[in-house]
Amino acid sequence: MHKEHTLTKNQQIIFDLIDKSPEPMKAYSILFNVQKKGIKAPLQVYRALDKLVEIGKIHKIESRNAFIACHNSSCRVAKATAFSICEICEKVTEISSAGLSKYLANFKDKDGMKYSKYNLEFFGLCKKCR
Amino acid sequence: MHKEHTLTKNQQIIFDLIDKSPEPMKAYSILFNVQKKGIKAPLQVYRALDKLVEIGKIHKIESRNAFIACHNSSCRVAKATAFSICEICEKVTEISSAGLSKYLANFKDKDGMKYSKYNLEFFGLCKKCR
DNA sequence: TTTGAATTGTTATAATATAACATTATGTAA
DNA sequence: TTACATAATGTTATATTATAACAATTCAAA
Ligand SMILES: [Zn+2]
Ligand SMILES: [Zn+2]
Ligand SMILES: [Zn+2]
Ligand SMILES: [Zn+2]
Repeated sequence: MHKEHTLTKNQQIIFDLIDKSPEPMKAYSILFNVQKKGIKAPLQVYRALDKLVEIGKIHKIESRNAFIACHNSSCRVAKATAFSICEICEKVTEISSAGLSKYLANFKDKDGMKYSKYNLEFFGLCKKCR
Repeated sequence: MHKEHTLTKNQQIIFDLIDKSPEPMKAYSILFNVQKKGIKAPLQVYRALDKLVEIGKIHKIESRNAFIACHNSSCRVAKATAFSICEICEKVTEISSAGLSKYLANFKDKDGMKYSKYNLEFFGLCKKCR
């Protein structure tokens, strides 16, 4: 079990926004949305994002430069993440599959090396877009 | 079997540079290196990169915004890629593991959906950095 | 040989992210 | 409580990554 982080004001504002969003949010879209709450500069957003990623409350979707709230209690610390991304509507879903996590955590490369951190992004079409 | 693409001049110049590089290259570093060959603008670089990615001659390392030549003949068309990335020296290695490819290609999410395209980035320390 | 698609060249600009530094808040230990 | 260290904030400027728009050229297929 790990320490629960108390979010600071900026972190909480930005986390709430991302958490409510049905889709991943980009940094400058976040900035636009929190300006009325007094967060005026990109750095304020990026600093909160960095911290939120670090403590596992959100994840960055690398191929989209966007951020999504974590909805998988098992990946908080591990930073071992997997997502499916619809190439048409851009819907992103965090995958929580014990089998997949186990397979990847135990995967050894040809030097026999294991990796506890990974990021996997699957691309395809979601149900609605097929 | 798929059609071999004949690279255009810009594509060839940029591919050769990336292919010779021992590490992933970033777009503006590429630009700097090919200016003596007459490629002067970012767009010329990005267009070549887009095409090279599309035909599978290079891959983009999403978490680093950098590009690496493909050294895995089996992933040219599939766009199903996996890499290991050293968090200290930033060395990147393309993983060619039939087992891993097979596992991921056959992975079904909880809706039973399969994905033929994916990108997986493992993070850890390489041999030298351990 | 024409014609359409792809590529190139060029300028400008958009989008994403960090540097640097001063200030303020927060937690912890004497 | 006070003092110190650490983390977070505010602010301006700038660096880095990537695309828009449009004209000109190349190149291969009909
Ligand atoms: Zn998660
Ligand atoms: Zn969709
Ligand atoms: Zn490859
Ligand atoms: Zn290393």
